[in-house]
Amino acid sequence: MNVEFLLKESITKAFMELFGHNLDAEEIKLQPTRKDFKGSHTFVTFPYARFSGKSPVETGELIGSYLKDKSRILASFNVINGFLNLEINDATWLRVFGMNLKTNPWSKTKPTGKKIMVEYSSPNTNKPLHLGHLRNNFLGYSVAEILKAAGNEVMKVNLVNDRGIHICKSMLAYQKYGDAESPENTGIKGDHFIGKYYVKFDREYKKEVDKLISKGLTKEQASLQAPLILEAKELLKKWEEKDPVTVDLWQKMNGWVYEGFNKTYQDIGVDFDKIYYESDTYLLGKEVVDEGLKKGVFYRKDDGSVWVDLSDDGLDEKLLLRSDGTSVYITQDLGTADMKYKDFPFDRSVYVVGNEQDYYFEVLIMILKKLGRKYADGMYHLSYGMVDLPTGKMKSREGTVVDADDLVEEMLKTAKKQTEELGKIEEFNEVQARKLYEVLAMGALKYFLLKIDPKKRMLFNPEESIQFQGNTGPFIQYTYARISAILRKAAELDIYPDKSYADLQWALHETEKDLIITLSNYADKLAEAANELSPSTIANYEYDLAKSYNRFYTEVSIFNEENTERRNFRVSLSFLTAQTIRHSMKLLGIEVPERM
RNA sequence: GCACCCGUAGUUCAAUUGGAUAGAAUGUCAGAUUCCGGUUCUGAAGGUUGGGGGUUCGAGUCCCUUCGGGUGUACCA
Repeated sequence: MNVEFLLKESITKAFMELFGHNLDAEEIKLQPTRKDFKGSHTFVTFPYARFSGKSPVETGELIGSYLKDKSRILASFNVINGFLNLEINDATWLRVFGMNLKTNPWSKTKPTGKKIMVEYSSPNTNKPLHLGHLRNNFLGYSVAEILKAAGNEVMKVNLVNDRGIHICKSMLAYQKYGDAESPENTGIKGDHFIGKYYVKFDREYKKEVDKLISKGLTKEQASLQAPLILEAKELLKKWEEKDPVTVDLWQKMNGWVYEGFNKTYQDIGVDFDKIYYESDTYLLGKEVVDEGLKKGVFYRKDDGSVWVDLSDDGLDEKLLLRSDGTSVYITQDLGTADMKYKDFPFDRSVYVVGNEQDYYFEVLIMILKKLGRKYADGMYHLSYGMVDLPTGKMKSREGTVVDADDLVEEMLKTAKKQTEELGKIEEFNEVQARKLYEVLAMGALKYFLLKIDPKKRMLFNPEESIQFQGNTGPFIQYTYARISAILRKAAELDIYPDKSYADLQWALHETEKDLIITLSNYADKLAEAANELSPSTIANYEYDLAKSYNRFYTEVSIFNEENTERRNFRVSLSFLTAQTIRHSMKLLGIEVPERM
């Protein structure tokens, strides 16, 4: 049973019988009633006054009375200005709750039959992951889970940028200064180990450039002529020619990086159904360029370079192939797009990439459309904002980058400290305790990054992120653990949440009703989150739910309740709340503890 | 220069996509535990939604303008 559906149906009838106007149920919009007014659903009458021929207030009054007379689910109504507030009776809410208890709200989503590909993470193999990558990884993972829960078939992919001049820089630095060092004999995690050499290259390169400038060269000349950069370019050429020594070194070093990445991916709990490597895909796309030339979508300049002119669409000209015939980044991405579609014929393809690439994706999708790829209509750039620090932007040169592994470690320490202070898990063994710290640490971190609208730039305050009070992951986890304690006690008393409450009649406590209403909104919120690709919708919903439960918890007593049916109802209400918390947290990639 | 994005309590974020008196958290202050887990709950104070104009029954949201911040605009990836 769906309250909203019943209301809309009745409103449609009301318009027909009262005003002789045929209003489609889909044209009717209901919104949650503001807390200061009585009721749960509000019908705004302003837009419909022209159909009724009456003032908004009169329209509201007439429809309200009609509903009150004809509909069995309405307890009362009130009209304020053009707002018709509807209060549903308790019996109906109990029935709604009973049905939600029988079939969880989230299990009602039907398969859409749609295939959706979600690409996220997509790291470079020349340095370890940092805070910005974490936002990307958490977002990508969560969006994929939300889309799955909304009934789609989802494929998570990672396109690893494992080749190119930046990789050659670390390789060169390692060749020159690496001695026989390795992650094994230094004890440094593989990705950090490689990052060290990338930094080393940069430092030495700068020195050379400065020296050349002091000899009278301009900055541009110097940065193009420094011996190190020339060597790195040479190395890239050798790699592309498949020179065995170079390829061996490249494989060895990338192997180290992957070991490090896999550890981090495991720690932060993200995964992929398929990993693409740019070294496999970078040559794709040249055929696409030929195709575009034939179709007249692209054109070749005198020097041999290939371009596309998008100025009629408000964009610029874009280079697609260098004059020497080698590909640029977008060449590869055009080919990769085709390949991805071949591997998994998607209805939608989501790219989780920072908003500094907004223009790039606009261009990419437009080109594919011009080439007649119909799948391009389903391509979407999930553009997220940067993560700032209280000190400003993260700058690798100034050493203000927050390293992902360090941050995770820091969160673990805090979780441990806070848990020990609370002293609730003394009977835990070491493995259990460690697991709990991980659950809390990742809960805090993920929730902190996911509760904010992805599109918006956000500020990461390290001190606030480890807070466990207020709108945080651990606040919600705590609520879950607390309910778990209640359910354990209920089980001891042989109370199980397996009853339908359709026929029970009593006045609901205000906090009970609030909780039922919030719980019944979950399916809609899930659909909304999937539609907007927005984990923050889920996070904010969960916060409301946890708050609503905690209010209920302090207002009413469960086990001291004398009416046993009512007591059992409260246990059931707790149970469904816990289930909903667990299900929704999972969509954010967050686990919930039975004790903490 | 041009294009795009963002300006909301001291601070960090919401606001049902054009709806009511703009809500939470945090910080500050004042309260609540004979009771199921106090990482909880209740209350107070805090706002010209950067400024100005416009569109309409109604604007934080749409349009114009102005100020401030960010990003992009490579034969880089």
